[in-house]
Amino acid sequence: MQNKVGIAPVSGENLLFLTDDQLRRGIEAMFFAYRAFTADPDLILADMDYGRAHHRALHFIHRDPGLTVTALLDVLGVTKQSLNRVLRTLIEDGLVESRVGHRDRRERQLFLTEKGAALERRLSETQRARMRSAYRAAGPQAVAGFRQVLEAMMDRDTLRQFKALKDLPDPS
Amino acid sequence: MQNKVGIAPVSGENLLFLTDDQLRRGIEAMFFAYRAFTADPDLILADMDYGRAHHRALHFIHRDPGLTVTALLDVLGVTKQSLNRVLRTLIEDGLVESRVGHRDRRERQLFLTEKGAALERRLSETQRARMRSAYRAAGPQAVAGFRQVLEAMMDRDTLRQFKALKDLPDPS
DNA sequence: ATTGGAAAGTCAACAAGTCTGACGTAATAA
DNA sequence: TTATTACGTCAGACTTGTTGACTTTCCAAT
Repeated sequence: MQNKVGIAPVSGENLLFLTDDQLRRGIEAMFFAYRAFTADPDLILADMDYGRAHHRALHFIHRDPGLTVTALLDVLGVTKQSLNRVLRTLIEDGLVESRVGHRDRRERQLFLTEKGAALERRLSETQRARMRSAYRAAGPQAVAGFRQVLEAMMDRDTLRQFKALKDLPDPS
Repeated sequence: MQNKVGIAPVSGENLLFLTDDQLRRGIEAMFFAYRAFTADPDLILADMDYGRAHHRALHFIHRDPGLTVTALLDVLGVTKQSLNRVLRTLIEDGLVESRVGHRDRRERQLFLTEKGAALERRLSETQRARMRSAYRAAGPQAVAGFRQVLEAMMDRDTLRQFKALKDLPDPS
């Protein structure tokens, strides 16, 4: 199990980045960075009886208006019961609108109201600001590497989902 | 708020990576990657009535044997009541040992038992395997960028904590 | 040596967010 | 007509987090 110099050292290549120590540092970096990454929205959400789940729903409804409940379920990877509770409060509070599907009337299509869009913007702005500052500090090459590693960490299905996300309809 | 080409474009530099779209892609990549990142340990933990909190405690006790409860509290960023519940079950189940501090006898110093170390290894092996495969797929330069961006995302205090983590006493 | 305060542990209550399982309704598909 | 799908809901459970209040232990400063 011990592996100071990486597995299967190849010719003269530098594999120091594959030592268990380096891998552990990466794991810890993910833990700390993710905590920071969610900290700003969490602060805002706490003030209004919402949680991360609400943020995630708002995010994906924003990025793909009119998506169905099932589609949202898929991308979030939670049960419908769990999502439903979140969705119900968002609809009750007038942040999300649920319309009967025009193609298939069993489906519900989800949209942000103006109020919902405003909160989404407010939440994502803090997160984008952090990301922007991190990206700027690290530079384009580092950003490319960052994205490469993150994608390589995803499961096949998750990666497929991630790549299938459409481009945003409106820039913001 | 709209920002298609990045803020403060500097001379001929390529700032495409700072568009709001790119930032959003980064945010989503973090979300999906983190989910994948925790998926493997979560599966193991679910089988034994433990959760992520137990994993995190085991991880940091492993990496710094003999650390005090307060130190662990600090690095985890939770309340002592929350940690205490987790710690109590780990101690009851014989995975963690709590010894009275030798310097300050109010403190409790935490150690993994052999059983605890075994579980920690099992959990972290899955995570390291994923990380290793991602690192290998992306290459050393990408890994450097990954780490740079993650560190740039942390708050000042978190970054300080992260950098203050000692090197592992035993390699594994 | 006494006292003040810090460190740790404990108890209780609560909330968010997740899960499973079961059931009902409406609409589509076979 | 029947089976299946999409959605919503109710009930019950668990983990993880929170606050608040209280006790015990022990160090350190007066």
